[in-house]
Amino acid sequence: MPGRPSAHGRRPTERKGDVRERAILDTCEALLAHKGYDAMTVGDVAQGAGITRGALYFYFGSKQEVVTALVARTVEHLWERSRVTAQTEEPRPAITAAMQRTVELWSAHGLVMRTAIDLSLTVPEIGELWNHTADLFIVAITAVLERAGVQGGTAPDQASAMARALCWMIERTFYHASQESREKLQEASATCEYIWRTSARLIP
Amino acid sequence: MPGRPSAHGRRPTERKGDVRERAILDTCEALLAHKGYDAMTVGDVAQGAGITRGALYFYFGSKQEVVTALVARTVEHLWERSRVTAQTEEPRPAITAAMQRTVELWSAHGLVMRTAIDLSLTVPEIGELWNHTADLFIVAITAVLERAGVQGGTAPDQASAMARALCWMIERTFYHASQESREKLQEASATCEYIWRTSARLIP
DNA sequence: ATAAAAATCTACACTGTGTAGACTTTTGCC
DNA sequence: GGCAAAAGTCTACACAGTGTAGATTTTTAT
Repeated sequence: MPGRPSAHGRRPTERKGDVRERAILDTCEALLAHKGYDAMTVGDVAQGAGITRGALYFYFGSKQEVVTALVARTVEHLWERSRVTAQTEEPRPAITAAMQRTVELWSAHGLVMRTAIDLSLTVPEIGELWNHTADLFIVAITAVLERAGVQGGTAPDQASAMARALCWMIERTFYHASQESREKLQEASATCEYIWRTSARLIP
Repeated sequence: MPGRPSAHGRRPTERKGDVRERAILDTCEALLAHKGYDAMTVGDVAQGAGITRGALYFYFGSKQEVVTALVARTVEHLWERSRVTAQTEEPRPAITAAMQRTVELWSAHGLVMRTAIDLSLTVPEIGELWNHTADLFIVAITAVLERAGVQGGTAPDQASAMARALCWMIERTFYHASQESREKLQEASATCEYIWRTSARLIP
């Protein structure tokens, strides 16, 4: 969306605009934290980034585009992490590891993740981004369930459907917990892990 | 919030305003369905209800108040239902009954429930309303879990915490399913029921 | 029939968004 | 070093939506 190709591939010189773009996104994140999406105005973001509204519109076409870019930045980060964390483990420790990673993700990026969820319907692009992210999780959960002996398939008591429900459980539970504190997040994690394990029949 | 005491206690005559207020809420619900909250303007609602913007502000102080009233109206309905559906049953059929009731609720009121969830953060009053509703569900789920032999308490593997996570699972799963179709809702229900049962150790 | 209450309207002030066009700075090249 | 193009920035404006004020009409109750 920016008016110029975003410098990703290690450009020789870093354009002034790249710095500004980052400043805009950072400011947006900060404002989101203590004003919320609705209360935050484009003017606020511009001011925080040290430019005027007019200048901001050179980088992003709208308020929604700014937030979409912020979500994209964060979510790319999640994708990398999930690519790294491999899947060659036994079910039980795999579940524990996955939940631990989830706690870390929500600790670090809870605000943006909550924003992404909130805007998923109203901003289609963000909806896409978040759906894709959720799908990654669902696939991962499905794999663990199958390795634990749950039958693969889409019937209500088979891996795929269960994974989807478990994913939403984790999303929503962490969504709420991350608004409170790190401790709540840890408790939420323990509960979700327990239910995930019983669903995989690993609590005999 | 209306400019006059809302006629609840079977007034002898029904004020013209009561009809209008209902018309406003009905219009709001209809518009929410095919425009969404953001795109829907106060002018649209007024027009749909057959009055001007100015007149609408006689009934409600803001767009948010209109939607809050709509949520309140719907949610009161849920509360009645949940009060009626008693709790004197064995765990297994109780779970089935609860899920069936949940399907009905989401079939009938999915749109408003989704709206309530979406606006929970930005509109504190709606947040209150929805929290209260969720608490009713959590208490009910807790009761069922305990009757199924799950230890009461707030530790991660005890009834209270589990009930909360299961509630969020159901909320989020139905939230998504209700955007698609009745069939999806039914499938979602079956999956949630299965996970709820395994969590209660009722799948030997 | 009439006065108070309820309901409605028009007009306005304000805030926030997004756009237009002029102006300034930076960059790459001869 | 000088200079054109690209990149970045600004001010000013047009527009849409919200909420308010006050005048005016309709309903209701006596």
